Amino acid sequence: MRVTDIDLLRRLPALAELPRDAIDRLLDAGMVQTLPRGAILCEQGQPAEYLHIILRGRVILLGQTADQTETVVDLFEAGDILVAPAVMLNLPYLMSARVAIESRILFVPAEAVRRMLQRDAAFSYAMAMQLARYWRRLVRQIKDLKLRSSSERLAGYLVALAPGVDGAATVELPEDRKVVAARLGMTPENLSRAFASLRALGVGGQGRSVTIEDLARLRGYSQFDDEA
Amino acid sequence: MRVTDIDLLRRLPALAELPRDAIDRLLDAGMVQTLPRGAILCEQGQPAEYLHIILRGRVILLGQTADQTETVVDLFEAGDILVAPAVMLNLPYLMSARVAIESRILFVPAEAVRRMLQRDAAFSYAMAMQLARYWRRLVRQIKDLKLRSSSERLAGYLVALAPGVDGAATVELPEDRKVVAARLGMTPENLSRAFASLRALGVGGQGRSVTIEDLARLRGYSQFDDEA
DNA sequence: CGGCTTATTGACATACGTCAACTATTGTGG
DNA sequence: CCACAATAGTTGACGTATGTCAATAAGCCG
Repeated sequence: MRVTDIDLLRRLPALAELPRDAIDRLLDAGMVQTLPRGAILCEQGQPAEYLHIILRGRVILLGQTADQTETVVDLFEAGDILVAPAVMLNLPYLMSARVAIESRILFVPAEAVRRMLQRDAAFSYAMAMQLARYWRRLVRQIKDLKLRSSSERLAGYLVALAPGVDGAATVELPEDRKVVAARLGMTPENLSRAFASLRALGVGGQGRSVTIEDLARLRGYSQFDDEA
Repeated sequence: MRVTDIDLLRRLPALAELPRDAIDRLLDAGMVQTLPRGAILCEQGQPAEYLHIILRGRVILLGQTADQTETVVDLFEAGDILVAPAVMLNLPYLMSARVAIESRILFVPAEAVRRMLQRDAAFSYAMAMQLARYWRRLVRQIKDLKLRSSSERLAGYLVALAPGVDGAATVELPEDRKVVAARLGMTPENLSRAFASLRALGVGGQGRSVTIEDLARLRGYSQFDDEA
């Protein structure tokens, strides 16, 4: 446990509302580790042992079928809280989590999380708010999958990555195209074709760097209606 | 506000942990209405005004695109809490909600909900737990959409509706096939074909009533791995 | 430089959507 | 209670988006 970890934790938006002593208790109960790319934080189907909070880095949330096909449900970054529901409900993990780039992770034992939730009002409030934000992310993804084509999903994803509202922009994909394709619910081949079809709308670039000529135009194509 | 409403509210699993006075405050702050099939509780894109709690009945959560295509994100029943995240975060609704069968609904003004969340530890705890359950529902649906075929999704849906674990069963679809199809992310025509393909696995019936010869067999086909 | 993974492209297969016709089912008013 | 309309569901023919497989090209790293 290092002083910088406390600072990292305090600066996370998800925990910004938490009073200092709640943060201290979290850190006391848990342990912080720096893990390399590829490390597995938890595995789908296993009983929930730890809550994970990302202090720095990025983690991929994976869903798998019985025959080992896997998909990316979401990409989580610094400030995100992983697999809280499994821990809270004391149920098996619904997803696996794999470290994408070297990351600093706080592990909090499940029992301690459940205790804090019951006893610490600020903690359960912060958790409820954070779960509310995640709910919206998941609902958006479901609407995406059911209502939009794969190129529209890509367009929407790029728009969401870009900082501004209109004009030109350059965005960096957080992961390689295989992972992005899975996150968007398509194959890498199809992602390539989606990129190709967006060229007509002024989307270019190569590798992880993507250039967008006109964000407003792309947003229009993507059916982006309800961002908030 | 009737005595029976208080009873209804107390018996909801989502609020079972709430102490009596928190329930009283919820009812004091809100109003209860019985609404007919077709009533709209909230509309996607509108600012969040009320939290809705279903005391009795069923509500369909709909997502829409700009061109009015719509899909069913989920079906909520007695005990479910609607659109809490929009209310909590004071953001526009991501979905619309339409009453499916005559329902008794508690409306709680958004401001009152946010106040209670901050002041009442039991309420924020109950809300966090309920959001944790919803998170898992949504994650399951995303995994379904990304990893399984439409017939597999139907098989899994039927298995989840059935009470037992193996043997024969008869289940009632909660809504007509158009709605079920949208919930499962397919067209009604394709749902028909999915039912037809499941006939080989012992799935029969007509209308809303579906008969299953062997739940274990259907579960095997559906790739049902991680239910909990 | 050579061997790896990753990305693209093409040819092809297939699941699913679309459209249209037909059939069942439900509801309603006489 | 029937007749009829309206709605819901099924089936077939067909189109299309997306997945699959294979070959090639392009980065990346030792």
